[in-house]
Amino acid sequence: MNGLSDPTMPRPRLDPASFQERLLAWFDQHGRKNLPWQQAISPYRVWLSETMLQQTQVATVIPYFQAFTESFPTVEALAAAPIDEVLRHWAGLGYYARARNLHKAAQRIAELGGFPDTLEGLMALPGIGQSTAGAILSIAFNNSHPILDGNVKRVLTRLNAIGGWPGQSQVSKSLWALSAELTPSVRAAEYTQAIMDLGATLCTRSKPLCLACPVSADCQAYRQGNVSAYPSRKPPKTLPIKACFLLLLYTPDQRIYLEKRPPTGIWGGLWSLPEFAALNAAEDWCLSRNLLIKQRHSLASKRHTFSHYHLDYTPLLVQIENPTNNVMEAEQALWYNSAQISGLGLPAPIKTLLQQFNTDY
DNA sequence: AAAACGGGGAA
DNA sequence: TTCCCAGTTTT
Repeated sequence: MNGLSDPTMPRPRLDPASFQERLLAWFDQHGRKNLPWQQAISPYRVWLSETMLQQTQVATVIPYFQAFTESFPTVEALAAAPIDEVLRHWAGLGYYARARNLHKAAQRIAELGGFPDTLEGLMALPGIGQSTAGAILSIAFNNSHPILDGNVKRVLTRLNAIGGWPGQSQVSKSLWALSAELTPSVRAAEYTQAIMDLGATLCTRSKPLCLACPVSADCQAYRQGNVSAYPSRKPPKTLPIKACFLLLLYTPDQRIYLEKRPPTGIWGGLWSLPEFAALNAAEDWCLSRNLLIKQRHSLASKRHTFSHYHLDYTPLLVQIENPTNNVMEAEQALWYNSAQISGLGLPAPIKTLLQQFNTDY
């Protein structure tokens, strides 16, 4: 036990002034200060770089930023440019709605006669939310405003061992509160750059360099030896539900109609029951084959869960009079003796269904 | 193969 | 309010 991970150790109170001091001292010594958007700092250049960096790594952004600012050196130039020209400069960065927002916002800023210098004014522009607005205000205007981009979320969830997915509103709320608490009123611009830098270069998603971190003494996740647990992952989204009818066609002598599934996709190449999206599609299928239906009823629906969706299937039991071979379709279908189902490659839920059918009928 | 990224807009 | 999405890169 190295003491660092002893959960019974009392938590030292996080002191914002001390945190800021160590972070800024680290930034002074190790921070990145030569990135293109850190030169000739202006609201326009900060806004543009923040927008580009939302989705892309620094190294990728640099040439785009340079080409973009060369063609559109000011927000007025951007506003005056045709949208096609703007999109052409964005090509390859993805999220093209952002280029359109950028252009739209530039036109509004031009109409206003300059950049808004308030949170509300900035957030009223398309494509600028609270975090981007905070970055512009702190970096370009040196006003004290918190930000909460992906890097800062990672730093702060680790710092206070804040569990739960940051996209959750309650978690996001505590992160904003912590970000605000830690943002100093002096050196706001440098602080904002510093905490983003820390997240980008030391407090990385994987293999964080905690031994080089200036604030590891404040870091609850580090003390717990649990840094990689933060931030919590986005919960897997609820799976979509697909529904179908499975036709269990059987003869008086207990033979069952099976079809070979196409080689790719779900249950590729396995033998299974004919599958229909709708009841009348199943009926049509029987009618078109001139099957004489002796009796029919459906069983209760069941659910089978795949990695990416739920399949709710309703078995349709249809007994036919004539065990003909006119439903045979080359090598793709067969009548199978229901007492010997184990010899074929059957999907698990189909196998279960057939076993149940065997027992009950 | 899956997660991450910040904001907009649909539900 | 909450949920879902966009495109590309990284893991």
